Amino acid sequence: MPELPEVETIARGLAERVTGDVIESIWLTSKPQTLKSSAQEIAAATENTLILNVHRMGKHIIFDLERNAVASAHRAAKPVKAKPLRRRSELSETTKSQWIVHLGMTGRLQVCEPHSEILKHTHAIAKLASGRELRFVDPRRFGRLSVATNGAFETLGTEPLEAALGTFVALFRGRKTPIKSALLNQKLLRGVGNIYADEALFRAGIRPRRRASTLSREPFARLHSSLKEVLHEAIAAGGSSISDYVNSSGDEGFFQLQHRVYGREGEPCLVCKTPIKRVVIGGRSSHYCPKCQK
DNA sequence: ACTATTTCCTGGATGC
DNA sequence: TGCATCCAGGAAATAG
Repeated sequence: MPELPEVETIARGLAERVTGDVIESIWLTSKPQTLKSSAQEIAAATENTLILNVHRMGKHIIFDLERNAVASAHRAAKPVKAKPLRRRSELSETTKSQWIVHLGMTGRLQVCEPHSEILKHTHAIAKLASGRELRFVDPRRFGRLSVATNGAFETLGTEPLEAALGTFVALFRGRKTPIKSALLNQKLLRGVGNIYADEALFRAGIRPRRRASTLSREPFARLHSSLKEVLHEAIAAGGSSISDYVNSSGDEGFFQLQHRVYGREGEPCLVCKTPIKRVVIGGRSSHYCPKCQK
């Protein structure tokens, strides 16, 4: 289940592998729910574009695209002789757009050779000028594809790794919801999912059911630094491979080996040996140590 | 303006 | 073995 560290790992890997390549054409699924923008809109915004960069916003992967003379020339290549130089006005005509991919639970972006087997549940195939293909595969179909053409893609929420303490505390002020649920609310913080919410709360010594509004500045300060710490450590480890997560090269992350509470129900707390508890909060399983977390 | 609950979706695990 | 049932989860939609 890709959360911020997994999405960051994937985006970095993709940036390395496809930046500078050109999307020549794209095939899209007819499954309506997977496409947040229409197939026509996605094709129009992505075909014949140069990939300028790939980066992450919350749990979204953003491809920054540009359609310009370079992209068109790349595409025309081969047998045709070099065309006469375009006029300056034509050369300077560029259109920027963005392709936005949310992986949901089981979404994967793979860069592969065209002859490699097309996996079941493949919902998009972009043909690249390098000869490779960029494919979106998502069995459970919680993932979403969309494009942004007018200005930069916007999404709500604060980036947890960029939030100063004051900003962080202000997000939760007056909220009666459990702190666990607040951490998962993408309109407040973006990118935190179930694993890292549980891990950050454990490190901060806060029970997941505590109402956000009942926490004073001191526990918030601990939570603020714990969250950043766990996210940084997870990114360094290439993310957590639970179920079927792999990065864009098909490699597993290994932060799951460092989980202290997530998925450890009944196992001894690494600090005090008390069995880790699992409860359901807002429909999400939440793991904590009843002794270490207050 | 918030908060809580339901819905979407499939593969893997579990139970009889 | 085979079949039914449950469960995982992000975010949008719905209800309160």
